Amino acid sequence: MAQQERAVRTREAVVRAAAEAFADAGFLATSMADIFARAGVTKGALYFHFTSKEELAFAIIDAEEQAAGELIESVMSTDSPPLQKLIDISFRWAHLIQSNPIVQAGLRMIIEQGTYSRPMPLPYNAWQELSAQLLTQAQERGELERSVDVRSMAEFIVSSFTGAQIVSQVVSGHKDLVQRVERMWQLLLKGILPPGNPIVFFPRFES
Amino acid sequence: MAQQERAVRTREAVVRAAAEAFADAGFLATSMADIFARAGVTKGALYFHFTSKEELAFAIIDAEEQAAGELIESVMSTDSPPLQKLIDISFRWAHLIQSNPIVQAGLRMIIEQGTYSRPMPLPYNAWQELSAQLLTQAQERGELERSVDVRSMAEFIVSSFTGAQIVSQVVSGHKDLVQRVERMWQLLLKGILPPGNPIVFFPRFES
DNA sequence: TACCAAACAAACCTACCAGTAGGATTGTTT
DNA sequence: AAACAATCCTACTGGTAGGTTTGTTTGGTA
Repeated sequence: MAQQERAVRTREAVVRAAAEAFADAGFLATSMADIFARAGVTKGALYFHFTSKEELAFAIIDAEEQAAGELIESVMSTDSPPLQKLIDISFRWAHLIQSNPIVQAGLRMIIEQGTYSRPMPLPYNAWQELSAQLLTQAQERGELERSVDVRSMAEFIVSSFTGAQIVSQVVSGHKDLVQRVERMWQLLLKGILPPGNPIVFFPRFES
Repeated sequence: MAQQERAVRTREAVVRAAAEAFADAGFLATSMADIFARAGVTKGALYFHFTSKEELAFAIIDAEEQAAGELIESVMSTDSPPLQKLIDISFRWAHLIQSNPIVQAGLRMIIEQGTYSRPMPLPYNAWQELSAQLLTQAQERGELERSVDVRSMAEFIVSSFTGAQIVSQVVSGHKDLVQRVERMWQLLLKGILPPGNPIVFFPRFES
């Protein structure tokens, strides 16, 4: 087990370079030469760590999922009310999308179907389940209108967020994503908070 | 000079085949060989009509925009109330997305940045303007709550629809798109219709 | 010192792919 | 039917990409 630290560094440099390239241009428009040049690593070193371009793609997806998992765990371990948790998660996720090329690349690759030999794991169900769970808790605590159908609402939240992310990516490279998420919640909450709304905060993030 | 029928048929077969392929696999993952094989046409015939793969892509985008324009014009020339027009447009557009490979391909290519040498024209602004216009009319007629900010709402509608389209594409190949749009409106309208809501219909389409 | 994971380097292979060239065919016009 | 333009066909070209191979070098570890 010699020399692990250096190996970890190069591995991460490769993943990061690949993520940046994939986020910019997509998987297919990126060549391996682009990647190892950007990483400042030789072809041999790259192929020592990843035996194919696709393996690199899936490694990025893994890293993205792990980042999402950590974010969720971090918010879920607070004692905020459920609706506030959901909102916090969405804002922190938006912020991560803005700042983290691995997350950006992951999101882009997920919607590039017909490109990979194995199917990409789709995150929408997991997000929807999480949302539904938090909405149910909110409803039980009277912090969400009774009439709201939790499953429909969860689906809508996930798809609205996805829409904000896609449109923001295409028109501004994710620059206005947090703003879009903020407006999303303003309009979404109008219809679903009970009379005498509990106060909900929209967190702010500095990069 | 006379343009021959055969040529028109060939051209359309090529555009259709390309659209189907691009919709399935994306622009880069599709080879010209895929396209002319699918179209039942030889390479030479294809290159007689389109001098490059990219030209084919832009021809598809043009066709998509034209389809959208016709749809809009058709709904706008009715005498439905403005909010109903907006809803009708969204449902008919959803239906077209489900059934028309040219529209599917167009939507997919729009989000494939860094892939084409010229930038693709982005439709989001136009959709947003149209929505804002109809929402303003609705508000003037008292068919939309005063407190609603029309521009934010228009932005949100466009991005929610886009989200529904993307998620539906990825998880079901657009099969459940109309359902998603229906649920989108149910939840969206909750917060913005004035007390004593005017009735709004969700149209149905058979394929 | 011997060893071994990790990295470098460069040549090489194979497959594929967008695009071209020039000839053949078809339809229209005179 | 001759002439001509529009359309189509087949074979070929140049280039690139992913991945392999072979051999060498580095530097921490036992």
